[in-house]
Amino acid sequence: MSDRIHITTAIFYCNGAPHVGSAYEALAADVFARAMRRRHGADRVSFLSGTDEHGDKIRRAALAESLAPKAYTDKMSALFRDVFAGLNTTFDYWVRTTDPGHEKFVQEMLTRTNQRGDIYFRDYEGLYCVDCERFYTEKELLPGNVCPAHNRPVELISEGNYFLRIDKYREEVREKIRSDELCIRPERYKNEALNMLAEPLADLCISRPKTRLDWGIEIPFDTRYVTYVWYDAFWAYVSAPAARLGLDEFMAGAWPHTEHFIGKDILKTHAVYWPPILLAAGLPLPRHLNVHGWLNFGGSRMSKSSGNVRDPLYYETTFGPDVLRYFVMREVVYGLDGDFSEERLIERYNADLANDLGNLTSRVLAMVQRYLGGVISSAPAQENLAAAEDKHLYQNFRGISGDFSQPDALQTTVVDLVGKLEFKTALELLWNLLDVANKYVAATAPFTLAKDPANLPRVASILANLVEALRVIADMLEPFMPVTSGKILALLNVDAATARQPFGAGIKSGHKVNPPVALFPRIEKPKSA
RNA sequence: GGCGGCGUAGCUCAGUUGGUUAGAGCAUGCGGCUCAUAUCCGCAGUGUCGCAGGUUCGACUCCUGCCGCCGCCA
Repeated sequence: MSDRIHITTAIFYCNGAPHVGSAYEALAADVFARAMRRRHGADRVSFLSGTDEHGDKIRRAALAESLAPKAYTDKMSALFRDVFAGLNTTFDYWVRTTDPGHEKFVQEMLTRTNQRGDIYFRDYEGLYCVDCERFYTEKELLPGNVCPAHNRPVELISEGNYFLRIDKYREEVREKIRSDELCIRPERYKNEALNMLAEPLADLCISRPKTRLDWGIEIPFDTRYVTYVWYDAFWAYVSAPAARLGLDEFMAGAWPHTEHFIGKDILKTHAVYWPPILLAAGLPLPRHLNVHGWLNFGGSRMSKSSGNVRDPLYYETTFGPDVLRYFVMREVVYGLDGDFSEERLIERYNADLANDLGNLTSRVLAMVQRYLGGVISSAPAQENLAAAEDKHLYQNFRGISGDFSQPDALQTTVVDLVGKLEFKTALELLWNLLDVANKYVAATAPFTLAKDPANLPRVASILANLVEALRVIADMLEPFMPVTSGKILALLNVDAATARQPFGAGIKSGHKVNPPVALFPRIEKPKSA
């Protein structure tokens, strides 16, 4: 099944509550997953997320709350899962790195890699930052041997550890990235990754002695050690599907078509370390690293310390479902940093959701009720209808780029844009169609025609066209705004099969629709100016 | 220090291989409609396209230098 596809978010390190930045990644991946289900079929897409629960930072976060590590991560993992569920993400797998199945899988990979010969043991002395959970060279440190990331002194530690050969695979990985066999996008991050691979790399220390850290997965061939948290977490992308399908089948099927969604802060781990980890285990590489930027909050980086983080569900409960989703997909260019603010979100809400999408739905359904008693007594337009307005509407909804030979060209275009991570462009295209529909109302003025009963057939055909237009928009909106899409389709009273039809092939004469409801009530600006 | 990116209307940004009066949305002003969530439609704008040179018949688009902001690597 070569067209199977595996989609992942990063495995979230759950030493703090999820924020809008984590939500952004999950939402982008979810929009992508939903679009890919449309292209390939739901049973050919798997979508995976989960929590990374080992390591010293977790152990200490648990300690701070007087909890055992596992009790702490039980709580945190559930919190992440519930927040993402509240955002209507559609994960097929929710992996926890403390799942017994995952731990067993990581041990299998360690054994396998060790047998293949790319793990070795040596004594190591180095300067270690507990916050980073990594060793530093003196050149990397600030004066006084201070960690540049945490601004605190590092410790000199001497111990034996297991290492994975990384540099051995450097040229191979570099070539795969250069040739786009492992495609990193947007391209600027590909260049950065190639840059990182240009110089010799130190091998990766993959163990921690239990004497220093016991909150981890035990190394099967030396029980005095646990694995380093990164090595453990990467395998979360693989362990659950491998358990369900069998490793060989998963590797032969979906895995080479994996789409990783990651933040730019973990590009290096995914471009430099993850590929050798796979290659050393004799496994193929994923297809894409889809790297996104950061979401800034009112100009400054979102962070717990600056106090500008909010629970993502706050936006869900305050503004309604899909609003946060719409905002981040419409406003942020994937790959670049984006600016998030509640003011901006309200602007978008009023301009795009209330005035355009909500109001068009409302006015069309109101007219159907008032003039037709709720029943569409006509069929929507076809290409060769005489009225210029009808033809224009038809062409816009059916013939993107003037290609009328493909009835679902519009659908394909939207899905393709999502496939290229052009979420914003896809939404702009849909909003352009809302514009076309509003202009159609102005040009045909059914509310004026309706004053004369003799015009009723024409009024009916105009409204049939508009209901059809709404139907097509609602359907294509589904990956971006699943709840709203469902609401509009319910108002239009169309079933799932009808919803997917190209323009002109959906609503039939005699179809009954429901009265309007305000989908997105306008938000009045606060008095303070 | 090395590599790379960015700087376009009040705001957020588009501008494909250089080609006619530089675009969109939001915000602003004026006009129109009234089915609709005071929504919708039309019109009007404003820009030394960071600065200075260069290549060219012609550059926002290519080259050089400078200023400012940023990312990655060291």
